[in-house]
This record gives sequence, C-alpha cells and structure tokens, in this order.
Amino acid sequence: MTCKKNVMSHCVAKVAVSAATFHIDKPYNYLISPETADKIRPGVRVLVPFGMGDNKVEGVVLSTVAESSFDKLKCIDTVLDDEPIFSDENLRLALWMSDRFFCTVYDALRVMLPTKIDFKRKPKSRERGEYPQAEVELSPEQIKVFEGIFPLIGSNKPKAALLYGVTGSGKTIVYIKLIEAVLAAQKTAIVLVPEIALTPQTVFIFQSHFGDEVAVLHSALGAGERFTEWKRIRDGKVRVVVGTRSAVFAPLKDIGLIVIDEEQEHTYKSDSSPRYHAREIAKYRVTRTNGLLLLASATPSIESMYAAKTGKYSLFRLENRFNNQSLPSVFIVDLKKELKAGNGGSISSVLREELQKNLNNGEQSILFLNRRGASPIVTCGECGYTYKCRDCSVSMAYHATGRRLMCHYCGYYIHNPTVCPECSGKLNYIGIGTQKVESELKELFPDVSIIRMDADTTTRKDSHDKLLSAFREKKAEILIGTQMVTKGLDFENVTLVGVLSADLSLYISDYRAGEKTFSLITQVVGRSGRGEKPGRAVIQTFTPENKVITLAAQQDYDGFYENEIELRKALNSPPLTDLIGLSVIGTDEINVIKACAHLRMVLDVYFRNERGVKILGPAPAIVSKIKNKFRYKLVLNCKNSKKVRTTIAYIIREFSKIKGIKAITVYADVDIGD
DNA sequence: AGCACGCCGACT
DNA sequence: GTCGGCGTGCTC
Repeated sequence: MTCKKNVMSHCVAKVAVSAATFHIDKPYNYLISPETADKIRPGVRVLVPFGMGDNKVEGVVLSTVAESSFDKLKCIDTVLDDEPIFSDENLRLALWMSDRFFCTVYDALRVMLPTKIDFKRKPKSRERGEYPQAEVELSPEQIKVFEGIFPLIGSNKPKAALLYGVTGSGKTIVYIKLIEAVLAAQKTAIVLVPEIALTPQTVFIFQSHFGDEVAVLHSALGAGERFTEWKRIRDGKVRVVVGTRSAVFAPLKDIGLIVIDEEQEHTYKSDSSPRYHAREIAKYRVTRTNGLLLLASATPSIESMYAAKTGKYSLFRLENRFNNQSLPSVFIVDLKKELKAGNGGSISSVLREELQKNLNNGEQSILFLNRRGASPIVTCGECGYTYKCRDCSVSMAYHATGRRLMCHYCGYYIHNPTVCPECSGKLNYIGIGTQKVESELKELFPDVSIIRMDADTTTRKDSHDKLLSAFREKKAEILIGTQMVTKGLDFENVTLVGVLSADLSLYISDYRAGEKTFSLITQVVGRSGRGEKPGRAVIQTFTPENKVITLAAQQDYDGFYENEIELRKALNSPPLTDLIGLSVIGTDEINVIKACAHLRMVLDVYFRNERGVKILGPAPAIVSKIKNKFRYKLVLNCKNSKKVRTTIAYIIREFSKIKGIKAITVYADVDIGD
C-alpha cells in the first residue's frame, strides 16, 4: 500500500480523515501518486487507506507540502472531486470549529455540505413559482432602526447588533430593507429561522421580495433539492439564503449580513457533533467579511441582552406594534383555587367562559400545553407501581390513540395496558397531555371542532401545513397544541389564547428555565389579537405569584431581564461565566460512574491552580439512561478560554487511553454565555 | 470507533 | 494441530 518514494513537488497531502475519532484526530500524511497529482488540491475529497486493514475511508485534503521527511507513508487511493468542494475559508473554519467545539475536523467539514451526495451529478433545474411583488413601507420607528443598523455593515463598529422588537413590531420588514441595501452594495445575506415548518409566512415574505435571488435550506428538503439549492448558492446564482441552523454554512461569498431571527431559540445549538451554536459560526463569518450579525427577538436571550447592555453588541428597539395594535389583556388563573373549588380538569372556569364567548362570537382560540399524549404518568392505585421505559429512565406516557404507553425518548411502547403488571391493581392516569385536553374539550363543547397539533399529528410530510390551513379556513374553532403553536402563527380571527400549564417548563433544574418559560408565554400570548379585534389571554398556573409568570403576563421583558440577570449574578451562571459540560456515556452504570469520578479527579489536578474554575459533579444527566446507555455529567463553570479548552481537549484525549475504562465515551459541550 | 494481532481453551 | 473467544493497542 505504501508508494514508492517519488521525488516530486507536492508529494505529501495532509488529510482530515472521517474514521478518526476526536482523541486521534490530526492531519494524516499521505503520499500523492503522479497520476492523481494534478487533481489533488486543498478542499478535494479523497479515499485513503486507514487502519491496519487498510480500509478505504473518506478524507478531505487540508494542504499539500512540497517535500517530506516522512517514512513509510500510505498513498492516496482515489480522488473523489474534480474541483475542490471546500474553499480555503471552509478549511479554516473547520479548524477553528475543531478547537472551539471539541469535534474532529472532518465532522466540522461534513456539516458544511448539504448532505452526502455525488458532486459529479448535474443538478436538475427546478420549478419556481411566481411570487407577488410586495411593496415595503417602513414606519418612522422602523426607519430609525434601519438607519442605525445599516451603517454598521462594513464599519469598524461592533460586528453584532441586537434588535429587540416586541411581537408584531415588524422586524421582518426591517430585515428586508437591510437585505435590499446589502444586495445593492454587491454583498450577500443569510436569514436564520428556528424552524422552517413553523415559519412558512416568513419564508414566503422573503420569496415574494427576492424571488429567484433567494434559496431556502432546511432539513425537510430531499437530498436532491438540498443539493440543487446548495449548488445555486455556491455558483453565485442566489445572494440571499433563508434557512435553519445549518444554513449558517451556506457557501455565499462576501456576506454583508446574517440575521438570526428569534435568536433565543435552542434550535440554533446543535446537540450532536459538531456541537456548535449558529451564533458563533455567524460571528466568525461576518468578522471575516466585515459584515454584521443581527440577532433579533421579542424575548432576547439573557446572554444577548447582557452583551448589548455591556456595549459588546449595538442595541436597537422596536417598541410599537404594527397598526398600533394593543397587546392582549392577560388574566392569570390560580389552579390551586380551581382545585379547591372542585375543578381538577385542565380547563379552568375562567378559560371555559372565555372559550364560550369566542364560540358565541365566531372567533377562534389557541390552547397551548407543552406536553403531548394523554397522561404522562401511569401508576398503580394499589401498589404504587409506575410504568417506566425498559431502556430509558423516564416514565412512559399514555397515548389514547392506539391505547398505548410510549417512551418519548426512544419510542418504545407497551400496547393496551389494563391492570398493574405487579399486582393486577387498577391503573391511575396522572397528569395531562394534549390528547387528554382534546377529549376534555370535546366533553365541554360537544359540537365544536378541534384541531390538535403535536408531534403525534404532524409526523407525515405537509401535515403541519394541512392542519394550519384548515384552522385558517375556520374549519375548527379551537387549536390545541404543543410548542409548535407558539411561534409565528398569524391568524386574524384568533382573539383568545390559553396557556394551560405555565409551570411545566418553569420548575425544571435548568438555569434557563425562567427564560424559556417567559419566552414561551410571551410568544403564545402574542398569537392573540393580531387582527382588528383586541386579543385576550388566560394563563393557568399553580404559582400565580412567580415573577416570571407575572412579568410574562404584563409582557414586561425589561422587568424580566433585570430580575433574571440578578439571579444569574447570584448563581454565577451564564452570561457571567460559561459552562462546559463533560458527558460520560456507557452501558455499564458502575463503570460510567467510576470513569466520571476519575475524570473529575484528573480535572481537579489540572485546574488546581486556576482561580475561577469551578467543577461540579459527577451527577446523573437529567435523563440518566437513554436507550440502555447511562449518562453522567461533570460541569466546568469558568470562562471559556483557549487555555481551558486546550486542557480539556488534552484530558479527553489522554482519558481515552486509560486501560480499564472500557466502552466509555466522553464528549464536551460548550454552553457559551455571550 | 473499528480492526487486527495474539494468547489461551475446546474440539477435530 | 487449529479454530475462534475477546483483551489490547494502533490508526499517516
């Protein structure tokens, strides 16, 4: 397999290899044979022999060197591309990502491609509809914001800005004006949205303004469609890209603007390798092209607002709603009082009355409950047995459709449970999910048609659109759903929104629980009263005095921010510091705990003299077992510096060499607080 | 993570 | 004598 040593220029290629795992990742040296020499350039994919079996694995050429003092090198087997598919800029970004996000260079490169595809294939030309050309008219407030933001592009000012605009203030119109200006300056733009399926209107608006100049990238595209769009972008045929997280890698040249809409959304953070945050990639890219990153939201993340308030980002505000609509009037309902009054159902008396009013007036209502299924917990009323998943450490939720108990983590289910498997006692169904609410509503309002929208009713392609169109066409009076009903929906006839349990996301042990709850409530309340008629909202909670809930009811983001930042300061959580999580995963729980404890010991030694580095754990992960694998965590509470990252990378690499810790994987996940 | 090498027990 | 169990260490 080893080539004869040829004396020629560019005889050795440095290759990022797909088969390398994090702890052995580095540029591997391969000889270049004379036949392939002309095709081998940085950025082409190759097949190379790897490992003792010399299996052919994919790799990417990072660079070539003229002369080598290396002995016994293997030879590149096949060149897969005629032209480099990765630019020098891509290669640089991948190296940067491997350092930042503890991933291999190959993993970082792979995420930049649309999918694994044959690049030699000619892409099909695709059909494009006609889009109506809409006129854009900015309000005085929007003009002021536009005039503040636009000069930041290409200037030496901070490279990121935060646009805080209340729901309905017309942020999208400002993006469009900015993009028009960016295109006029011969630059390009990316707009990131949390999830395309939830924001079809947003996408449509961009298409109607930029027509063939806009490409849409998201996970629902088939491999072929995705590749076609990617190729159009790379070949300079489009200059505006709208898409989800991975669209931040769109191969546009000379980026003037990257917009991250609803910037607080967790979907911008990847939860598999490479564990990057789109915001970080966006910052990197705009810095290199002297462009601007614009983060926008009605409920900005605490870290972004903190960065804005401390001068790291520029801050802009849109405080007036379109057409000066008033915000919905909000009622908070105390579920404890409902319970005392004998109403243990999911619809309080107040909400029931408000729903009735809407039914009488022919107006529509949206109900939000962040939990699917019928009942999340099933226990035995006699012996107390609780159904848990066989392979995961979570309770199984009862789903009325198909009468089965299901695990929401792995999908494992038990069909038609009737009596307790331990003592044959009668089963209790505890807690409510969207299915249960649906059946309660049918009892309360027998003649009313209801649409339920959750992960169970939206599995088929286009089912999302179909349910929403049906609701828009007023084929149902009430829409009940999980968080997918909280975002982006714009129905004029909806004048009532109900948050069935505001507490669900509030009392979990996550420092972002308050932020998530505030954002969810604010967003869902914003779905009400978007037309001529004023809107109302009912928030049901067991803790009506909780500040997050009262501030959300008042739509008081500034008050919420002040309250929350004090908490973060007191607890020393982001944005005042960063968190780096180390997860230890394996099938044998004892081994996982041992490995995690050992890792902690090693970290203690390395960070012994570092002030400001706090190590927490080992602790079982929130869900400590998923698909029969146990998960334990350590958390480093410190500033995410190059030095800290280098030390952690070193420790992970060394750790995997230790004998006796078998079948254990360790990975690091950076949760950056700015 | 694979995968090959090698050392030891079971079976031909 | 030789097949294959899995423990161990390497990957240009």
